[in-house]
Amino acid sequence: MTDAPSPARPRIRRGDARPALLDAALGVFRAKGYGGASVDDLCRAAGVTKGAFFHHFPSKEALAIAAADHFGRTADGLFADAPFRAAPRAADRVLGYVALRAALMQGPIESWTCYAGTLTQEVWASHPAIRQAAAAEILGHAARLEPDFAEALAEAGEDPAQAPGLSRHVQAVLQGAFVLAKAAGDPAPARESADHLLRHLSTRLRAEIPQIPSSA
Amino acid sequence: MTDAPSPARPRIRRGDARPALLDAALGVFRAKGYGGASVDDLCRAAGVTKGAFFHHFPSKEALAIAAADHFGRTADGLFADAPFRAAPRAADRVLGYVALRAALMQGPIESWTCYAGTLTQEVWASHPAIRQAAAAEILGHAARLEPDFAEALAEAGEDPAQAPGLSRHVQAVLQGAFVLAKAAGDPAPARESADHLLRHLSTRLRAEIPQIPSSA
DNA sequence: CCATACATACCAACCAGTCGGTATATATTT
DNA sequence: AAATATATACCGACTGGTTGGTATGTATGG
Repeated sequence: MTDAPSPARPRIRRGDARPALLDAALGVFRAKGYGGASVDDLCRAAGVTKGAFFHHFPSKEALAIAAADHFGRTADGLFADAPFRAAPRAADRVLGYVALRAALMQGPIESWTCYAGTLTQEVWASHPAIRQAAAAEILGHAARLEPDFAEALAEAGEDPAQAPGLSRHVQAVLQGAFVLAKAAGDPAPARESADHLLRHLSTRLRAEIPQIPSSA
Repeated sequence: MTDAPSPARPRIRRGDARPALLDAALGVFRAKGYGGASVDDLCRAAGVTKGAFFHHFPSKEALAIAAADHFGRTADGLFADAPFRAAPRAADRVLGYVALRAALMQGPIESWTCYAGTLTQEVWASHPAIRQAAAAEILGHAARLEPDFAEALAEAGEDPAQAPGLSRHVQAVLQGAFVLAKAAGDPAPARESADHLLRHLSTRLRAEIPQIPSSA
């Protein structure tokens, strides 16, 4: 409720305002919510003035939407070349993905929870454009995991047509884990849920539960 | 973004303002978020004037907190005497609970999603008192299911000490299902996730998946 | 007649967004 | 290489409207 009374002096170099605002948006919106974050909050966090803000984005909503894309690219980049991707068996790649997500659940909550899920939860009815952008990220991310799920289901003798649904379910469990972590003020219940998810997947895909890698 | 321009004329009887506000808070906060819902929005939805609002609640935050308790009582009442509670085997009560929650996933999204989860997601960092009240509801609800989980785990030959964690996990999956439903603008992915959860639980507790009851 | 339960008018703070102006980079001309 | 022109990137005071909350008046039931 109380904020740092720091001034809004620009602290970043000319040309860096846009990326600075996109980065700041991820942290500020996740911590304060969309409605609770003011444009001045965002400018302060980015080290940018209001003039720079509205030079690059026509509205607060537009920043929130652009930040969803920024979040998606950042997150997908994180998983695209992670070590688990090299596993020969699809089931191991799937389990490796979940294990990595569990390993990331540490440190400040707003740094590892989902920007898209947080925003959707709040503004799905009042800001359809934000909802749409966030949904595209979440469902797009899930879709990118589908091939591995389909292959893993086939390996286990199950119907690969279940891949889209199973892939979405994994995202749902992760989103729910974030909610519990925020409620409890502690990542423990989130990691716990990820463990249950690993167990479920290992049964369905007949694979071994991997070690949870340490740190990020 | 646009609202009904209806006036704020009181439409409810003297003495009913407080419950009307509590009920309205559940719908309005879930639809617009905490920051996005104004006190005037809440008064309008409750059919009450601002004077009545601040007569009963010292602040918007106080209403949000009181509404968390109201939500918890309403929800718990719904499950306390549902038919599935009569099942002799604990595993069937657990599965019956999840099946009922799946069955409730229909109609307007703000009527069956979780008030506590929605609020926590948004204000966990900026309004600690709301976070605390919401966490108490979610974790309290989970705790109330623990005895059935413990018994069901024991029946299945597993360690009953896992009951608290498994019970929290079920809540996490439901919370995540709500997020996906809001993102997709459709209850389908939420029901899908509930199905996966039923499957997981039936494996772990060695029980049959029940029919999903129809309607609420 | 008095406490409770409102109703209405009002206010200071804050908010998203605007706008006139400036600083810097780049292109073009001389 | 200097001078000029033009576009881009910013700056920050300002504004109209909204917000959460208050102050004061009135009705109603006991």
